[in-house]
Amino acid sequence: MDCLDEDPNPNPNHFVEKYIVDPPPMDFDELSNYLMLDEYDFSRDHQDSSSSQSVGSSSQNFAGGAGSGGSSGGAASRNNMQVRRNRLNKVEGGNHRVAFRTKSELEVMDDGFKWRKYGKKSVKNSPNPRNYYKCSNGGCNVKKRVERDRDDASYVITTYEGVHNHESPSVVYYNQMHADPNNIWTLRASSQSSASS
DNA sequence: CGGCTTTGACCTGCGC
DNA sequence: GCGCAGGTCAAAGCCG
Repeated sequence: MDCLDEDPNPNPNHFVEKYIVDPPPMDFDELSNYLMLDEYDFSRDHQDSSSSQSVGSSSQNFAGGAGSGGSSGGAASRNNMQVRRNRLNKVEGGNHRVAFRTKSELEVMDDGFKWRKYGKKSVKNSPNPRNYYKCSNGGCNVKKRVERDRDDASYVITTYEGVHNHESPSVVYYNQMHADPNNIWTLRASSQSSASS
């Protein structure tokens, strides 16, 4: 149940993979700038984005996108930001939130879990719709929002809410990678090929 | 046939 | 109290 309470995405290789595939190579330290772990302060989001909308695709600006793709719209967006924060605090009770921005042509990245789309919504001040997904595993209440960065559509902003109460199928792969490092690329390649379909 | 996506409607919460 | 915007639901359609 709480086997995955550190991170809803126990197989970070998939994300690293995305960074390797699309953008110029970067260190993992730099990659970590894109990770917003646990209780990300959404109030900073609106401050950042409203004061520097044109920052573009910097990692700092990622915060603006992560909180809400359409967050840079001033009073209205601040309003909604507060709404979400309140609702999250009430409903989620402080569940883990993880947001990251990835440069990818694919909106839906294969993070090893199976997601079912349950909603799509156009957001204010953003030309790109936001997609809502739930973990299709029975009993797992993790949700994920996916949207394209309003400043740079080549970036995908993914926000996870909650913690999976089950293991990802990809954990098997991950374990196998450790067990047999010689096969890591083969395994990743096969995983990626199935993900990109 | 089962699972997933799509899409419109509805609900909720906040600012004015 | 009203309007706005985000988030969720549920029915219908599609696909493997």
